[in-house]
Amino acid sequence: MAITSRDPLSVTFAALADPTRRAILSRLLRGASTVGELALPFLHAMSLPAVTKHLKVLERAGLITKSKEAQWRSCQLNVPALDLVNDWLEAHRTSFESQFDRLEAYLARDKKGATPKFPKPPKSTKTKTSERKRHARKT
Amino acid sequence: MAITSRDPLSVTFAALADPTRRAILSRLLRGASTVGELALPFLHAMSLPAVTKHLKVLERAGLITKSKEAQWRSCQLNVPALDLVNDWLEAHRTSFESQFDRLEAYLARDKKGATPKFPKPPKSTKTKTSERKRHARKT
DNA sequence: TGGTTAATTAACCAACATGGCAATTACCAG
DNA sequence: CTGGTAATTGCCATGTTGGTTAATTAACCA
Repeated sequence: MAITSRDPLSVTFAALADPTRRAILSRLLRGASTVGELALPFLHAMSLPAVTKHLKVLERAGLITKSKEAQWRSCQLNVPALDLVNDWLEAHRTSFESQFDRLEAYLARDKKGATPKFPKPPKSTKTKTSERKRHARKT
Repeated sequence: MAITSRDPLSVTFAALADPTRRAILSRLLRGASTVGELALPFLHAMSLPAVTKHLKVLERAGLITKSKEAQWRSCQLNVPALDLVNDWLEAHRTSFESQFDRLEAYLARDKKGATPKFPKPPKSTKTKTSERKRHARKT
């Protein structure tokens, strides 16, 4: 299970796309904790193995690290893993002028002399069915 | 398809957990665009309907908005939708002392007089199979 | 050695996500 | 009205996710 082989950013985003997992991370903010402790708030809603799996997803995304001590596994937050997400986010929240600028740029597109009602009627979709990968149905 | 009925933050994270969708958002950074234009860079790898579906995921996450103009749909980035993600991220990147502080807190736990080798042997798992929700399989 | 506790693994299942192709809708141009 | 172009919708196949229970591993305790 667990996200298999996608790019790291996708793996991280996917790991964060679950309220249980986010709650676990939030809890870990207040210090490392064992699996049992972490699971406690969720045992009314799901079993221990389910929590184990969530932890594994977080671990594969690099968001936590586990260490073994006697029969307990201590889980610890790995905050730097969030940098990847932060970088992407910052790029998309700041690297552009403003909503208005973009709207203007958009409205200005047809002003420079092409189609009357709509901008750039896309330069033909001739790349159409050229050589697509075809989704391997193995039937 | 498309993420159904989870909480908004999960929906947004899930929408971002796909490289195609992130690429679409990045492209939209440079201005609004029609579905056809947006699809162009991906047509070597997937069909138009597939792109349409990705756009729907982004739309349901509030990350883009679509408007109809003649037979073209213009897609526009909705940056404020990223605030939700940003807030969560900031909370988890800053609202805690530092890796070292947390490690110390962790190591200090058993110092204050309980079990010899390991901290807080969790106060019994007696909430075990009490009354779990049982995974609402709607049959 | 045997029992208990912590956590994981295994096998299974339902629901969902993502892709494909074909058909359809929606709009414009003659 | 017909044809063409843009995009969506419907249905289907497949893989992944998130949960279950039962069994297992690992470590401590007596």
